[in-house]
Amino acid sequence: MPELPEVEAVTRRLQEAAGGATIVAARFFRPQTTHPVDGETVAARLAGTRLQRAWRRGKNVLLGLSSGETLRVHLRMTGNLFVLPAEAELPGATRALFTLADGRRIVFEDPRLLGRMALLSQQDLAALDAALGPEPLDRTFTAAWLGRRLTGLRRAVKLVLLDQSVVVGLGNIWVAEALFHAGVAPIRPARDVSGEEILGLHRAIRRVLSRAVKSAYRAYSAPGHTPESEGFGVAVYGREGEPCAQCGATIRRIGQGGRSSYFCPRCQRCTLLWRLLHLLQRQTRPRASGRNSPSAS
DNA sequence: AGTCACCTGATT
DNA sequence: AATCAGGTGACT
Repeated sequence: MPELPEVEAVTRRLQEAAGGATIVAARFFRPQTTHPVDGETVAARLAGTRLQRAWRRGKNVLLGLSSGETLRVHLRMTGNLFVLPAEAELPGATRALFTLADGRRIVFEDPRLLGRMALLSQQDLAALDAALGPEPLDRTFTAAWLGRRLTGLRRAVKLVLLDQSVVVGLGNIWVAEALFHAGVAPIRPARDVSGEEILGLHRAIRRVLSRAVKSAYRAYSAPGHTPESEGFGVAVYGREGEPCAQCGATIRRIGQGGRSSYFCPRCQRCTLLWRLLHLLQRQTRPRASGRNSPSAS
């Protein structure tokens, strides 16, 4: 599920439901969840600790334990983390289970098995923090910082914005939305984005994410209605072929970095030159055919 | 610096 | 059968 808004909602919910609770036992059902450490080792270290607080850094859920260690949970594409009442039935894709002293259970659900959990020392935690860029909704994220990180890069601006060392929290949906609201085409080389456009991007990132955070959190407190169900939907993501709400042009989808980018070709202009180059690049590349090609030497 | 593997499940 | 999916680290 998650980009920053969903991770934030999951974290807040966990803090409300289980902050201060004691974990009496833990179980991991798939080796890749805790790889390269085996689940039993992690489970043994969790058992008997108190979950002091849950917080978020980027797309990581962090669980501070009374042992001094921190459990890092990364939900990747399909992970989810929540508390269930004592007798509630477990979802089919339950990958880890923490039993609390009162009998409730923290469930880690993850159909695609891409999510990861790891115990971090204080040092590990500091290293993680240092490797990540600023939080987009904090003061530390400024237009000046964004400008500095875009400077000189030939790489497409969309791909740079997905780099979690530039700014944390953006994923494929909200990066598309932020670029749309800033009127910047995703394939533009980062270094060609003007100072004025950077100001607009900075503002759009903050606006789009703060709105999405509120919406994601509300979706929890009032189950049954999704973010989209009340006008907080997306403008371009997933809307290939539909008319742009702003100008009526047809929303396009292109491939970038192995994933889809959606944009409005009229609201997000880009020089013809770059469009042609991008098109050429993608058509020239032979489709992957199984094995590695021999490298020239 | 860019592609792909990691996985399963939903949709075409 | 093929393609796509809200992510990222490990690879050419």
